[in-house]
Amino acid sequence: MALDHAILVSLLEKPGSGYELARRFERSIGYFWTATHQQIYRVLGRMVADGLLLVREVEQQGRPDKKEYSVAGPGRAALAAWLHKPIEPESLRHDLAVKIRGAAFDDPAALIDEVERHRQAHRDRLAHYLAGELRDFTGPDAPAPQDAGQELQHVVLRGGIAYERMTIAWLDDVLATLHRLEAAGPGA
Amino acid sequence: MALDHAILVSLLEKPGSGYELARRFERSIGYFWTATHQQIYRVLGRMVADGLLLVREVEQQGRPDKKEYSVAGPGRAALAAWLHKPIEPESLRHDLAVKIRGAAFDDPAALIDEVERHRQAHRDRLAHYLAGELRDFTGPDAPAPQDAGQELQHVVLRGGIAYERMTIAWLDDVLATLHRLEAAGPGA
DNA sequence: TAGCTCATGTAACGAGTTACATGATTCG
DNA sequence: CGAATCATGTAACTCGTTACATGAGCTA
Repeated sequence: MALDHAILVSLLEKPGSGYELARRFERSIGYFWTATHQQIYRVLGRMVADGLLLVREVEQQGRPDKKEYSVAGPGRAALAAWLHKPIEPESLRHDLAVKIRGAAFDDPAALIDEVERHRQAHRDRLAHYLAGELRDFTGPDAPAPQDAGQELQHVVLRGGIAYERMTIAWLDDVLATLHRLEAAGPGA
Repeated sequence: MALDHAILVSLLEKPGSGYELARRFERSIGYFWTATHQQIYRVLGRMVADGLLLVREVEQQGRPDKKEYSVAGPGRAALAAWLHKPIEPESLRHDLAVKIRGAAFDDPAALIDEVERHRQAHRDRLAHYLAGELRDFTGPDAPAPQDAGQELQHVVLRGGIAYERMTIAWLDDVLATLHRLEAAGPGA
């Protein structure tokens, strides 16, 4: 049920509409949590009904009207309660690793293209994170005196960067292994 | 629907009962996919009904009888089809990162214990993986002439090891950040 | 006028979690 | 005698994904 909490954090950082939240889940919050707009609208409705969020109709010019959500007192309390409750360290969920092990029962070399595609996707994501870091934290135009929120956002982003770097290095290892198996011949 | 495929891979590596599969999902397969016994029994039932798996009743002495599952022809074909179909690179799902960003709206120092607990859990997991690597791949008793299956299992394990190392280093970074914020005082 | 962005939703289904439930054997 | 291991399941619920659905304005 961490989507609720991710939404609370995002709305505390800045109130916004369901649509805007969906976009944030493709960007900053999306570094560590994903959600589609369908899911978000459903959860927003429930959280308003439960009194965790407030809604405000905002009329706009040249665009459809929107509903702006913000965190109500009980929402803030719910987040605080969750922050003080220990959670279990999660484990990985990695489809590609299943494929790699499965390749032993098929043609390992056939996986090379797929792994290269994934590596490229991770390279792109890394470039995107690094650009964001430069823009928001380490560049010349970044706000110099960092408050706690900034520091915490930055350390989370560094986690995303470390994850992408590690993944790219591992995929290089996977590719080297697949090439070695290919060279050894199908049957060795 | 990767649980189906993880089960196919595991049963191709070695046939076994639902109970045994559940244990493997706490160990080797669990490096990159988790599942509880409830989920496993449900999926096994469906896969047998769909003709992907075969079951055999095995009588045992001193223990309850068990059902041994193995992969049928169509199961192998289903795995091959999945292997040849591209999948999208996944993104992270990391509760702890949500908490870290949320800490800006509570007391960041209160998170220190929690983060240390997580770091210890990842240290334990890393030690466990390294022991497995020594036993099965790099130690003196490991099988010397590695076949494709062995090589692929090893590269996946190396991925798990790299992930744990990266995570531990990142959590150190997080802890340093939290300590810095604590020293700067609650309000800075 | 065709496609993109902004904006909000419903419905159906599949996947994952939590709680409940049973029962034999082995080891201390 | 109690706890752990081996062994199998059901039921209820929540979460996540996919498909469907609408409509205004702006831009090439």
